[in-house]
Amino acid sequence: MPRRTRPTINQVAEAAGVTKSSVSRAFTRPEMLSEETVRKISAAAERLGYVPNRTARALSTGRHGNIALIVPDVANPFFPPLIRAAQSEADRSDYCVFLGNSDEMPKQEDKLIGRFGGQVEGFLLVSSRLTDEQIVEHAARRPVVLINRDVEGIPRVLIDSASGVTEAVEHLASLGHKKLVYVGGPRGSWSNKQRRAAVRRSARALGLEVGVIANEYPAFEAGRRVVPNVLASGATAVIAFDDLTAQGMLAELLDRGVSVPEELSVVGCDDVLGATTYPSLTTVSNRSIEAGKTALTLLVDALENQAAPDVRYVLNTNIVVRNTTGKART
Amino acid sequence: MPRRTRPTINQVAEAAGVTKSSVSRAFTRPEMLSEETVRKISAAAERLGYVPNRTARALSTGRHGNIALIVPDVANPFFPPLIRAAQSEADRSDYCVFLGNSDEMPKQEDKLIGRFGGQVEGFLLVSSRLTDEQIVEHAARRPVVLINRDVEGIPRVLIDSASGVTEAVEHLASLGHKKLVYVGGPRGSWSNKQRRAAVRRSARALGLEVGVIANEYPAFEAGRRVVPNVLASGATAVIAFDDLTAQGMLAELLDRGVSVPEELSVVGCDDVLGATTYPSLTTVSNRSIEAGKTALTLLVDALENQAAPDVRYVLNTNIVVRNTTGKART
DNA sequence: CTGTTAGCGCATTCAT
DNA sequence: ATGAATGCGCTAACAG
Repeated sequence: MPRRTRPTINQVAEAAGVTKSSVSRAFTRPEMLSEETVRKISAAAERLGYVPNRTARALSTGRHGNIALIVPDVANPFFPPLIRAAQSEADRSDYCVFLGNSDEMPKQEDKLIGRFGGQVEGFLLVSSRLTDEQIVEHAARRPVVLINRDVEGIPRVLIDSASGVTEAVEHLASLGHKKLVYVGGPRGSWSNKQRRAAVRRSARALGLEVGVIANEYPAFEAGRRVVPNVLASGATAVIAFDDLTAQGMLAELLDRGVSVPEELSVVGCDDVLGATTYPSLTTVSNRSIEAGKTALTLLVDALENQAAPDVRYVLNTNIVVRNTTGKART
Repeated sequence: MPRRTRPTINQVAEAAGVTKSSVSRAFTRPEMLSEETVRKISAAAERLGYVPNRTARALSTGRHGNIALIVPDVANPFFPPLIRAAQSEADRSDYCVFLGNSDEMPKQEDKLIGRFGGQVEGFLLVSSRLTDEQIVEHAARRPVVLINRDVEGIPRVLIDSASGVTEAVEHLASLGHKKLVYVGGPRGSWSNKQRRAAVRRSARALGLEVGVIANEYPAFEAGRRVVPNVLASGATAVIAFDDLTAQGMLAELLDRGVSVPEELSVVGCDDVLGATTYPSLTTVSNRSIEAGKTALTLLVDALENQAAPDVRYVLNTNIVVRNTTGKART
């Protein structure tokens, strides 16, 4: 039965017949020691099962090798692949990552940042619901990298869904649609603003009529609830803030006997469902994995080089045509 | 522009005209101080924006208020809801949670545990791929709670998919199926063993013939790849380790022109896809949210009370009949 | 190359 | 009720 308290640097030192300085060096800057000594120490450490105490190390160096990743909703399928990508990138650089879930609430997000504050070197804020001012303030304290949030002066990775949304509108126009609606997402969402603007802009350019329907929480059930409004709008095509919302709409439309795409064309956004809906959903591609990986690399860079470059990394998207879009009903 | 280094206990002490001992007490055991002093200190702390340094506190007390949550694959839809539930439960008790992704690899899982080791008070291991011995060893060092892993002596929450799987087999039998196959999951997975055993046991009890097809990584593509073997087996129904695998099979079957459920009945497991596949998938319910919440409560209990009760918390499941199961072809 | 010394920021005896 | 002193485990000058 192993003891509950882990061996310390001192025990290793004693076991190896050196002082703790040497043990410390063996783990941080082995090139300063003779190979012989390093070997001795490694052997002793191995034998005792010694692992450096990160907390103690952090107190001494001010660096704990931790970063915090905060997302609005872990369970929203848009985020897990991004989280996973960020994780494995962090792993490569030996960082541990705290995960925070803001539940789409600015207050909760702020609270989490405070709680993590003391023990992380930097933050990766995904689709942050904070205000620009709050973000700037936090960024003044320690490095922050943003995903899908465009704040001047703060390194950010933006998935430009506008490009894909524009393609979607063009696609619908080419199918003969004259009137469409956009079903929105969270108020504080940068992606939502961007998508809504892209729909409006491209629709106007093509001479289409466009309405907007508000919808705060992006989820299956919310998609169902919004259907009556969509139907009442008289539009022949709808673009939803995300796939989840679109999926909910699809289910509700099926229940109401409204056939897709014959009576109504539906376009999602983020391509998180793949071809798994029925009919398979026409949507806008997402590049969340690249975004997660890139953002984390940016953050690590900022941490290692002390400098946070003012990068604005944009990832374009495309429309993915599947089977929920078709010719406009006449 | 706020300074980048946070104020320390000493600065607060000086500002308040007391020693750091008093400041420390003001934050941990204010009842030991006069109200007057506490007020003075609080005011000074407030003014300076002082927040206790968790790292320093941890080094001194051995308690950092962090826990680690390790899952095989964040991007597997089974886990996010569980993670979310565990998160919010941790939040209620003011714990920060590290998230680790083992990529289904025991070695990676072990590495993560080591890396977190120094800075967490306990672990929540979900669907751990480690050996019993490894788990016991880690549990000897600090509190561990398991989800979907049944190791004697270690607090664990088990989602009993056997009950649901058994119902599934009975369901298939009642539809006239005589021969079925089980498409497996990860080798180290407790759930996989449990499901496979349940299929065999109940099939035998009902006089059905049953084959097993191995399949290491539970994912959409793996589901597609396994289809030829399933078809070759001559079975009229298949039960898959999880919904993802089943979904991949559905896609491949569609591509091959094999109609479901007319020619082949398909049952998934975990109900992570809801009714979103086509045809909508018959599956076994999951209770991952309750599992996450319960496990985290158990862990916090173990941390606060020093004692890890040997609980074995079992959550039963049921079959959810949708549209991928039908009468056996004749 | 390696040992000695002094903290990092805080909690916690032990005094007073 | 409060102050002084010690140590948590480790890194980082500073010597030699």
